[in-house]
Amino acid sequence: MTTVLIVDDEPQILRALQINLHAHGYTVVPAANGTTALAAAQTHAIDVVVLDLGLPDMDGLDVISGLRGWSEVPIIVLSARHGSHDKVEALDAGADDYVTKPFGLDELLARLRAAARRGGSQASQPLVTTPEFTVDLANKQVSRHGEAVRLTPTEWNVLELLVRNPGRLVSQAQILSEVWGPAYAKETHYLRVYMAQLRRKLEVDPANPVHLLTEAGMGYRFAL
Amino acid sequence: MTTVLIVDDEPQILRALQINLHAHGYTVVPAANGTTALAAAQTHAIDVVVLDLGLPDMDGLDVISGLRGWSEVPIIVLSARHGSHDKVEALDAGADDYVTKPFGLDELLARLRAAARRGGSQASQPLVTTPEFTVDLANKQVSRHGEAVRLTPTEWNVLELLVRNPGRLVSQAQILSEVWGPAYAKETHYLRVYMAQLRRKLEVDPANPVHLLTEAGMGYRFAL
DNA sequence: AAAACGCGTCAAGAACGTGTCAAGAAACCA
DNA sequence: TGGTTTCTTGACACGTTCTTGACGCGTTTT
Repeated sequence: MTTVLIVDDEPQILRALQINLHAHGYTVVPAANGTTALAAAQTHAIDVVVLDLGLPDMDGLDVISGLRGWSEVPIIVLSARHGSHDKVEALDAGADDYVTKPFGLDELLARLRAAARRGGSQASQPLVTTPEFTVDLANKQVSRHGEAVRLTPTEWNVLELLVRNPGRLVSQAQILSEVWGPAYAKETHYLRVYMAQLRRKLEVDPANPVHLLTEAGMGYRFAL
Repeated sequence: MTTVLIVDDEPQILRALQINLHAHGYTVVPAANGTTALAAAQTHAIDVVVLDLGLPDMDGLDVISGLRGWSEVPIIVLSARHGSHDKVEALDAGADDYVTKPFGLDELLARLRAAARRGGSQASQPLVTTPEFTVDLANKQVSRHGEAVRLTPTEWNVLELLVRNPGRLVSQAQILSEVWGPAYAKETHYLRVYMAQLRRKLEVDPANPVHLLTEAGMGYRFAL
């Protein structure tokens, strides 16, 4: 999941970008001025910044240098000015890209992808950790005390579904239909067998699970 | 000293850029077509690539993906086309920036500085080494105990895909569709044959692989 | 209090996936 | 064109995973 910080003083543009980027799978953190932008960049794990230079409280260039003071997050500058001088200044201040308005959404999305790709190396990994074991969603790997744990495909599918909904109750029917297919929604026996196997591989005391919990008659829950 | 590879089929533009960039302290490597560009990128230590998409011998996009196959060097695309679709394609192919002609020299210089700033830090070698063998992504060569290992094209493609995702589980379907094409996504037998060949050539004990691992029912994983 | 139900556990056969060898077909190169 | 390399395909043994049934235990319902 990529998190984008959008800085723009025009509420309608902010809203429009927010909606569109969210629709394309990005997590969006909005900011209407430079001060909140800099604050948000410190409190959130930002992967890319989209920055409109025309801000009410401070010069956009100062926002760039403010960010560059401590972060190497990719910055895409939006601006209505076509002047070459403005581009030079923004890029030299530390921006990574410069897009002039009006721009097509697909172009912005492409530049976002390019920027996120670059910064991607440092971005947060889809890792879920508990005191006992770690689930690496991207690499499909589970480790316990540093050692890799072998899971069968079905075991993995069940675990992944639960881990992707941490703390949430997942009904048996939902697990069964997502892992085995809708036709198997009532084969609750499968679940018992596989939950037992997962617990045997992951829990310290399989008979008294701490993370893979049963809610009798309802479903299962993954607790951190 | 920053070295820039300039790819443009128009001799006068090539000359003009060469002179101007040199005047600004850059070392310039010129190339008039895609083939020489890709060759030059391997023989010279390039810091930034400036690429005109309109080339006589091959599609500019193929030049981008050709470079991206082994290098993360920043690529700035020059193009006469303003169409948003072209920008999206170039950026998604792996370009870092897109400048439409006509452009001011100072803007190009600023984008060059921004690109060089980014690329400067990494200087990652396209070499992957394990205690047993070494994979040279750039030169498409594998050596074992200092001796070159002969791989067939398909063997190489499979190995490359795995090595580019170290530690990550790559599904059989993904390998098959990337190497043989989407239509072959279910021809898992191919994979078994080729994994066996790779292991025979690279593993100490092919029957007990250490680096080219099988995750039954899920896919394969390259471990360092 | 007994029965019914849901859950966890174990074990075994069936079904499926994998490794290996080998040979014919196709592609490539000189 | 001939010779070589590479790809595709088949057969079989082996290992893993899935499915299924049986049983014990605890909780809830009758």
